Amino acid sequence: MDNFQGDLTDVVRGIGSGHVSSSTGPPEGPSPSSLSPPPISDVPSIASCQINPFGDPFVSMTDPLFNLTANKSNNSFEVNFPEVSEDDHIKSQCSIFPRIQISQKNIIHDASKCSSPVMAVSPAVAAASPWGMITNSPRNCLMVDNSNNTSSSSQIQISSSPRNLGIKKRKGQGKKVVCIPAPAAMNSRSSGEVVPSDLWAWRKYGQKPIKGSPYPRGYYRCSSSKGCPARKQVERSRTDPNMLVITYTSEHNHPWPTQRNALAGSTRSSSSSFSNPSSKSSTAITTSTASASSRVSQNKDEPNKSHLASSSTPPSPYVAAAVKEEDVQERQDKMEFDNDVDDTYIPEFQHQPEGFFADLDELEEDSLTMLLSQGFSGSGGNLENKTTIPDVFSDFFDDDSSRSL
DNA sequence: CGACTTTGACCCGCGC
DNA sequence: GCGCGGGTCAAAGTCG
Repeated sequence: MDNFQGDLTDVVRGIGSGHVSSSTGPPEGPSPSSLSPPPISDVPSIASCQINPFGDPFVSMTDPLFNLTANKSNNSFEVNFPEVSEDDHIKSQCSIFPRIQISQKNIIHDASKCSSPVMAVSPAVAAASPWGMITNSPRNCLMVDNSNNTSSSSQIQISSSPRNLGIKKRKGQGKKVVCIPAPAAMNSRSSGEVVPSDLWAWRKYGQKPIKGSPYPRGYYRCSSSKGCPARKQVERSRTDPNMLVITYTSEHNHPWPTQRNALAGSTRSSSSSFSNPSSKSSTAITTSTASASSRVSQNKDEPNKSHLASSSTPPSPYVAAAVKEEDVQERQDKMEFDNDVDDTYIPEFQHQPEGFFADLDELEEDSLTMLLSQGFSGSGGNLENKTTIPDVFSDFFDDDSSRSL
């Protein structure tokens, strides 16, 4: 059990909730242009969208004809999104939460069921993070919206602290549920240690055993910025311990923590975690994250590389994320499903080893752009030859232990 | 010294 | 109205 806790911690560090332009909505705060994904002029649907409230700018990017199938043999994937209605497509775009509601019905309804090597994703998520589609793990999966309730997509309550804000908690609270492979499963580091990371610093503030689940749930809040309401809950899937279910609640109300001071304290356990996998569970990730993000600026000619810091494009070298969005109040009273949430998808990031960002720099300028503009254009082609991402990941998996700070 | 994790206690929403 | 269970708080301890 303790082992799992450690894993959860690691994962939390590794799974970025992404970037938030503004908790109050896209029109405010940093200009959309500064926060939106890298310019992809060839992909109007992408370019026209913005960042998802839970941090992933790509979530807003949609492509209606998108279906993604992992191709493990060559680390590639196929894209092909059938049967997405115009309505869905429209709803998927731009508005903060609505876009998450794109429906690819009933592919996976429960995060706990994530176990399929085939990743069927919603258009939004598919477009959301091309990196996220790449995986070496058969357990990676993405969940799709199992709701056909397109009219209930637009509102999610963001309440970081129900107790303080007086907002009803639990039901009606906006959430995104991400299903990812457990660290051990998704990364075969020699040490067994997994070092997922993201640009956010998460601080654990609680852990509770969950009834019906042998695994505890960890509670994390964003420590990148004081007062940031962003929260995460991390737990193992009860049906598949190799899968982790991360629930995001609320948005970040601050830009990416691209500076070290924004990640104060994040360096704490990185070294020990790297060197001693069995050490006390802690945040091995944050340091790498901080370093990575800092390094990006440092290594590049342009500090705060626009596509990273400004575009708020979360590097997602490795993803298998399934996201659910809960909007209980807006939903039908009861779904046929046992959980009353909308399954949607947001890419998450589990590995951001050093150098990844550097890789991203390149990717985003060429391969990634191609990926987005070509692979996501709806042709449903095989992307294996359209991107260098697989190579990038191969580097991660093969050499992530070489990372150092 | 500051930030983090751990963990028991408390608060409160929800179901019966 | 009551009890259960989930979510958060906050003190204590740890670590760099």
